Amino acid sequence: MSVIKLSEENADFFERVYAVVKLIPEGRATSYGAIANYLGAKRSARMVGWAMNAVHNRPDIPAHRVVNRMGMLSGKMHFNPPEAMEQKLAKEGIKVENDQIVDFKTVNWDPATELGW
DNA sequence: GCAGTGACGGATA
DNA sequence: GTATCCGCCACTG
Repeated sequence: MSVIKLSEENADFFERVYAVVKLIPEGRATSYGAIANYLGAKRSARMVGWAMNAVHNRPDIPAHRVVNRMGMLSGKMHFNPPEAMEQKLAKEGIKVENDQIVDFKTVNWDPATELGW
């Protein structure tokens, strides 16, 4: 609120990202690029990451299931506490080692594919 | 108003 | 095959 100033367009973008993230099944993970691609903004994967920065205002968003293309927990440092990310992932059956998802291609969940573009 | 930065990804050398 | 650079869009200093 006081920290984030969003125009209506950006707010809509945020909601879309949140909607997709909430659809991620347990034991699965997706990448920023996949979400961006699903939203039709594949060139702006950063915007997805930016949106995730505002997830702190949305407690129902499993942001821990969103990682970068390599399956690396690049955003764990933004969690509270940071180790909560791999903790939740591990609890859902996703193996995390050295801040990276083991066998990411297996748990990868592409909305454009799984939801059926 | 300009420059630097960022939860990324793809392209090029 | 590996390493580095650039582009994306918005925010902050």
